[in-house]
Amino acid sequence: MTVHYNCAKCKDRLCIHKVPIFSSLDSEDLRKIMGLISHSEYKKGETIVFEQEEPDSVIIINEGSAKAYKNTADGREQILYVFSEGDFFGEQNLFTGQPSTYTVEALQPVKICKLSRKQFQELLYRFPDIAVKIIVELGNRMTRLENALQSIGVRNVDNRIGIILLEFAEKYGTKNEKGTIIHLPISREGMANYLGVARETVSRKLSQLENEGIIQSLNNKEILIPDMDRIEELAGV
Amino acid sequence: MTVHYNCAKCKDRLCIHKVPIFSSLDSEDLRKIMGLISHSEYKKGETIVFEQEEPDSVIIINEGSAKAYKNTADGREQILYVFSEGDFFGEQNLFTGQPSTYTVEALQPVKICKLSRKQFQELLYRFPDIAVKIIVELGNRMTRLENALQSIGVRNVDNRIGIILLEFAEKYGTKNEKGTIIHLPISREGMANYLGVARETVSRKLSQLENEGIIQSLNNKEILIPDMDRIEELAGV
DNA sequence: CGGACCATTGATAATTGTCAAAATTCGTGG
DNA sequence: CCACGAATTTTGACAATTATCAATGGTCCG
Repeated sequence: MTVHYNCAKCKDRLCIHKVPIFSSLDSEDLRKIMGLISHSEYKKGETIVFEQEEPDSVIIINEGSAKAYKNTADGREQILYVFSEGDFFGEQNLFTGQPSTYTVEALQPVKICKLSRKQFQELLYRFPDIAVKIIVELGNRMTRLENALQSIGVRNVDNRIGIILLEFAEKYGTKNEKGTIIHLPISREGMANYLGVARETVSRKLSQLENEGIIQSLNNKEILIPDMDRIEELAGV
Repeated sequence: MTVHYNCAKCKDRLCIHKVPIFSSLDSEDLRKIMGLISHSEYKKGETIVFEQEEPDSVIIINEGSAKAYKNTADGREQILYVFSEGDFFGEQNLFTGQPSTYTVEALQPVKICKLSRKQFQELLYRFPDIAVKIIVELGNRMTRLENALQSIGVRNVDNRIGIILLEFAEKYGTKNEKGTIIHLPISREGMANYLGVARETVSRKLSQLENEGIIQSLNNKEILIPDMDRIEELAGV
């Protein structure tokens, strides 16, 4: 992990510009906040926050993506979130003082911005709008969790595969004339841990979908979806 | 559903006293807020909020309990929360303006307190502490959801049964000399929908646990647990 | 006491997990 | 740019678990 203070590179790509919770502030205020922020970089596979650790700052992802997971009783890891550019975490611990409930690990080289507890709390007092923004963002994240819980509770694994493909298509998809290409942020094993099924089951289901012409595997990290409607059908929407 | 305004009964059992988000207010302020609140009652099985409906108020459970669930693609219901005395919901929709993401249905006769959108927002401006309290409470609920996601992702159903028993023991358990008695808020089918398994599987697993002497079924709604340690072992803690 | 509802049990089918081996992909260094 | 080895993914065979269907047994109320 590498730490930069007032990293010059970030001056033109203000990380806080990307964060919805700061969106109500004007450029002047943003510039002031910028001075408070410290930057770090992590290599792929490095851990940003450990479960049970007490983080003392809010962390905003500026570049790259990271997975948040918990270890289950049977020794696997259950992925809770895949954070990418603009997502933040650690805010909960600042209020409750409780240790992190999950581990966050870089899936790619990751650049983050850090705001300390004290600075963050000052911001909340100075800009009350931010608190409301946070409530909204937490609400959104809860909705996502509720959906995940719903889909993982669906016994039909085919549906779940469809749901995860829809989610990733929206977050990591690009469209071209042949359809939508999903740039998967996680491996097959990661998908399995996200879905709560075995690695091999994911392989089999994806192969099956490929045979049916619903998807086309370009390489391990890219999937082409010619017709998104068929995925929605699969997901049971 | 029956509506009371300024219901006399509640005067001595102020529902808002039970709600953590109002805990920073003094009696004087609470009394003022009381005037803003309307009360309703629901019979068992009645729906308090429908999925897709746009609720215009925060609802606080004053007595009884309720389940929040979504209908899954394969026609089952996935229970997300079991709300009981002091829990609140509907706050998210007030900020985002989005329809409810789940249905809430009374599991028993339920008494609720209602605070309209406008009144709630006024409160937030007047008592900024409440916003922080809400962030904390949402954080707690997220942690619960994350745990649920983790446990439902555990492939081992025995573990999951253990986890749900621990959760209910904490929330709905009473202790006596023989051990802990859990007063189940939901039926076997409810437990199945909470766990994402078939009704019959819950029955079988519970029977198995009874044969092993780990639990003792007193009646359909009460389970005696002589030794909680064995449940924790089951849950894989 | 009777009926409606809920829970249990049994038998069987379907699904998924596990283990082992083969195939593919990826990254690195020549 | 290619080749090699490591890592990941896919596939196959089989075992284990759970869902489903059907029937029986209980329990709670009026």
